[in-house]
Amino acid sequence: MARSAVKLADVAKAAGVSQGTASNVFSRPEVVREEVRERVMATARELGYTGPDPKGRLLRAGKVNAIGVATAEPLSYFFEDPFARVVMSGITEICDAHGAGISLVSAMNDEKLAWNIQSALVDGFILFCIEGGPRLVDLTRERQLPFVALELGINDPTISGIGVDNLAGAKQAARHLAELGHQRYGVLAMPFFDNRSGPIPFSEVPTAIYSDSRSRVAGYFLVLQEFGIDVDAIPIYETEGEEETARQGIDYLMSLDAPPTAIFCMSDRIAIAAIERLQERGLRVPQDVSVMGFDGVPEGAFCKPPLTTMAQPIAEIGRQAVKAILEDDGEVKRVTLPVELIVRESTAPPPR
Amino acid sequence: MARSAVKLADVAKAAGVSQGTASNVFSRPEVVREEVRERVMATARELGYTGPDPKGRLLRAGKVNAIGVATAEPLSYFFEDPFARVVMSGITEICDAHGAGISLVSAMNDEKLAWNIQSALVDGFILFCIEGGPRLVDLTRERQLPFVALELGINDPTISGIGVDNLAGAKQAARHLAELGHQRYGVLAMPFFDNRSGPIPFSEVPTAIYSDSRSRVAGYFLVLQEFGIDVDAIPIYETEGEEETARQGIDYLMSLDAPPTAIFCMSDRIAIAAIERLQERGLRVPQDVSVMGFDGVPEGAFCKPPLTTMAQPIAEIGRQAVKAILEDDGEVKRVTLPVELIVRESTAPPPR
DNA sequence: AGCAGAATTTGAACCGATACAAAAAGATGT
DNA sequence: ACATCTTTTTGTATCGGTTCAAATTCTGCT
Repeated sequence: MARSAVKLADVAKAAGVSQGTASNVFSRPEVVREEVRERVMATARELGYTGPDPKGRLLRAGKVNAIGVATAEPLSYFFEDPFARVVMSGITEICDAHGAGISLVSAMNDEKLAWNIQSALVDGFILFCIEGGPRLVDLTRERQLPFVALELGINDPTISGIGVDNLAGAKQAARHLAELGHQRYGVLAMPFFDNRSGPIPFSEVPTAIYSDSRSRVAGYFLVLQEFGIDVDAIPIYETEGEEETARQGIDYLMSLDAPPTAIFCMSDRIAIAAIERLQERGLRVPQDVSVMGFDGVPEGAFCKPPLTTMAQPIAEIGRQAVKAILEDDGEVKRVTLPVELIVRESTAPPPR
Repeated sequence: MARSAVKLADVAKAAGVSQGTASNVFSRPEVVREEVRERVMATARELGYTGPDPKGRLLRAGKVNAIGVATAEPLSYFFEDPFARVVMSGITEICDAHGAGISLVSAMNDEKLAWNIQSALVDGFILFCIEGGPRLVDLTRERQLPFVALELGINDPTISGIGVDNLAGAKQAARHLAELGHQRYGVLAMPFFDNRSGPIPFSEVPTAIYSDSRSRVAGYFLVLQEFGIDVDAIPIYETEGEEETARQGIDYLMSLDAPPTAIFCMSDRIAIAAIERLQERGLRVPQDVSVMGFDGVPEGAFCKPPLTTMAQPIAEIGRQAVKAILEDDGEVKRVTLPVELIVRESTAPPPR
């Protein structure tokens, strides 16, 4: 910056060559005669010129060689949320392989978010569409760069997106618990709407703005119904996807007249908090209550008891997302990945 | 990109104003007459122009408004290593507050690393100086941008750096174990050199290229000596800072004729792996062997038993680093943060 | 020496904006 | 109507490179 005002043109002049040649010395050394190349290099060294400034190149080249990863959450989300971290691992893997950089984009408020998305120096975006997802998509569309949405709730067929088969996953989860013989269920849901939590009647679920949560409830209930369960009586508690409301959800569910013996949690993070809360309340998992997660984050394997869950191919989601950006051909690309039941120790037949 | 070839100049021409005015419409709307502003905006909308391209602005402005975080490890390091994650939280916190973006920079091989550092679009760098630290510093210095090193090993007084008081920390750790009455110690060290692990004689420690590891050994031994321990007899095992070599270290230490009753681990990550391995070998922590960590990562509080450790103010390291970049005044800025002993349950008096 | 073809080098256009001095237009006062 | 301020608008230089057609210099050969 201030330290070096030397630019390519200065070097060229000092070395007595045209700017074009000087440029070639750095970006295509093989085309310039060795003698000239050495002279230019020497002059550059003398002048303290350390090579072309990427800012200049960028403008001409048009490509930044970096992809933006954006969310409406604070930046720390990427390093703290277990799911996000595994997705990021997948993203970094492909970026590393392509030599592409990663820019993290987020913002505290809407205005800043808009600005940050508008001005991020990237070739494309990967969107973590959680809370505030639709807004994030709109903002990014404005930018007219390739982007792909990680469908952590949203499911808009007009844009590229990577998601999982929520319905199939939820059905499989339900089948597992139903086959264990449970009769009384509860659901600790991911958000259906923004900024709210609490019990929610089944009848309101179809109006949810987050389709993943909707599909999962649908999947659970479809199978449960097949098993002859009265799904209308199953209590659903909407969390905000984090620990605090998950705990409140447990308190709510377990204080009902006929508390559930099996609980569907729509994320492992919720499930782990749920287990903790159940244990605090003196209940044993899985002997008294079975807990089923969703996501398959690494933490699930290490909690006590290890969590039974529907595992998403989380890292693969990240990989596919990067590929969708890097190999963007202007087409809308939609990928649905399978989920897999991982039975560990948080589920068992109902008590008695 | 390909989708919109419309540029500011086109809008200006179409709206019948000068490019200067068009620019003002977007960046300083208050100076242009409302009527004109609306006309330009309308034209822009018609043409599908969504606002100034940051690439152009960048060149003119010189500032990118993003800081680069670089390491010689793969990019996934930022999302997987517990220490790095907490540092990143601190970094993101300040970046969020300043509206600055974050670019992650790394590379598989040296050549790529050099290129990525040369071409990263950032205003400054924060360097995670672990393995390959000195090289990373050299590469970054070339770039002639402000940078600050996180002294995870290196300690070069000519560059800005954020570190902790390793010597004081190590001394305090040693005092804790010595006061519990331990007589036989072992050390599971962070790397002294690149790409090696295994037992290492005390006499070689002073030649280590990573000064943190050196200081810590010095601190341990200084205090132990005060307590009348024969420090020359203390076995030191150099790990590569991860689980595998840490486990091998335990196997080595515990197979000695007089295995230690207390083990200094130079990181919590090593300590946690060590505890696991000890337990696999049928030893109880802390009844049979005491384990002392270093770092204070969150995981330490949740492992069994909870880890006694020397806690660094990890997030603060990140915060200070960003501040050093953002408030760069060309001065070398060196910060040494204190560490704090956190006694949990992995240390106890020696058996018998 | 003369010439075709290959290897280098040049020069200017261009990438997409912002900034700023100077010009033009408008407002105010007498 | 005229001089004096203000407010807007214009034109153009600049940021720091890359690119590419055209010009120049080298080769090897006859």
